[in-house]
Amino acid sequence: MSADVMQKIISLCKRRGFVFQSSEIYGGLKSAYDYGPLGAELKRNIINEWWADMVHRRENVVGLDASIIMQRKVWEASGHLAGFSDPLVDCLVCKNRFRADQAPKLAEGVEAPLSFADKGQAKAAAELIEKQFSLTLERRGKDLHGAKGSGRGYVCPACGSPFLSKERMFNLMFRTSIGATDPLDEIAEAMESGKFAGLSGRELRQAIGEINERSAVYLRPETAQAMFVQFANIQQAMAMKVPFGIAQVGKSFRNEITVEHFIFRSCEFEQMEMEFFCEPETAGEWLDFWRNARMDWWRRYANHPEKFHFREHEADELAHYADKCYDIEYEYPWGQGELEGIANRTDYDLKKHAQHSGQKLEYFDPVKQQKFVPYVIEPAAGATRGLLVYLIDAYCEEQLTDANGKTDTRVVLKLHPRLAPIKVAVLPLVKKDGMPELARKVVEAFWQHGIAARYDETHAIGRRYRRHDEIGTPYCLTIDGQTKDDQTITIRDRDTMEQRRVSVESAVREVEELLRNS
RNA sequence: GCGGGAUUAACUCAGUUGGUAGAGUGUCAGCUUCCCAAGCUGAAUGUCGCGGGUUCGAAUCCCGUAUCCCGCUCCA
Repeated sequence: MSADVMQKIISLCKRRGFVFQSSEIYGGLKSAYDYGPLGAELKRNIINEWWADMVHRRENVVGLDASIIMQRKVWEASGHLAGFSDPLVDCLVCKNRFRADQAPKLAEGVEAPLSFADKGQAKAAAELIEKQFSLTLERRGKDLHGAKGSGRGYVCPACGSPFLSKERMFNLMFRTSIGATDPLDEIAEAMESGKFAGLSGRELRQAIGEINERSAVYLRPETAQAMFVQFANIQQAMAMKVPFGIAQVGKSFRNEITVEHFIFRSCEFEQMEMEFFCEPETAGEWLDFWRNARMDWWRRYANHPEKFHFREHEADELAHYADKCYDIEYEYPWGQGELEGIANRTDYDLKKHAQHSGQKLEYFDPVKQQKFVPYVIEPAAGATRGLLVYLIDAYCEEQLTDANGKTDTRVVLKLHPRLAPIKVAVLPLVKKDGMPELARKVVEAFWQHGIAARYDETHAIGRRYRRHDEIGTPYCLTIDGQTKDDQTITIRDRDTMEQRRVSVESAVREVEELLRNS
């Protein structure tokens, strides 16, 4: 697939009402997107299919719809508050950004190991250092000598330079404040009364931070925590027996350093997550079970199931809570990337929350007569990423040749029928001879059955077919001259463009059948 | 966050050395049309991303800024 397919999909998304840039008339907002009429349907269909598969079809999984704003202690316990505020530093020479606590150590005054990929870069770096820091370094091939480690105690992990920006905190969680009073008022009062007088910059920041933190709340960076926090309530209310799962769909928020690839990585996104609580000894089996179940699910709706892959996390990339993790990755136009992660979170989260809350988060096995803290297997999928994946998977340009030998390109979204925003287009072949009236009756029957259907009488029939191909409508029903004689209409398949006649009376049933069996 | 590119109608894009904006597609109305886009007639739609500056005059030159794309970087 060519790289400009993304451009075409982005364009189609806007033109046909799948995805718009947020706040577009005001110049947009970085990484925020609105799902238009068709996008809203597509996203909802994906989520509904997920929910049906994860919750409705399983005896041992139940749902939850939790608050996005949670007590800050939740994030202290989960480790997000600490982990989301690591000091980051930019290298002023090679522009690399890195975490200060993970950088190579170098004592003050010790020779800095400046080294670059090639001589050219070394030369450019030497010139930059001379210009900006008035320091002439000795250049030997791709290495530079003469720079000394600073009081910082570490150097750039990429080029070894000690020329670094200030450490800056990047809070990856969105912070806001709860309560009718603005913490800024309290800060202003404190400053006015001279309470902050004589504080250093660092102390001042801390003092202000303390006031701010009193009313601070955070938007969840993952939906998972609520399922751990409500573990005991749900287990008791529903009398669940381990193993069992809690599923949730909802928005999460992260101040991503870099947003990229349209809706792929954005600050506000939607997740479909399930926490599956099991006996520790069985965690390995359940991890295998769920990663296979999830892969099957993704492939079920795909035209190109071979583009979905497993990738096991290396030990050094595992999250702090995870023991083992498989990503389901997809071959996006820009390369392979994450779509879902299936992790063994062990008993990390329940134990942390038990510890921080002082509550017992255990399970009592009535048969074995013993208490234990369950292990958790977590399949965490991106719903909005899923939407993007299925759009890319479905996007197709076909070369057609008509009766006169003229070639023509057909753009078609081969969305799985149950994912398609509109299931049926009802079209009078021409706008006369009572066809529109008949067509209206047909489309209303679909609406009464709750099937998303559109009536369209504009332009030539071929154009209407193409328009619906482009938004992925799987079935077009056409009322023609024969309809009023024998009460039959044609049903056209989006992918094959083949038509067959069905009776008007059975049209809804036919489509319902097709949707069920697709 | 860095580097590069871009931003002109709903979409894709023209726009000359600076002189008050065009095309195709799409949309809408009507005609025509009995089955796979681009038949006929007509119509609507532009703060040229936004804000400054230079100039008699800026879509065009300069500065800033926002957003998008690509690459790096980053990414629990």
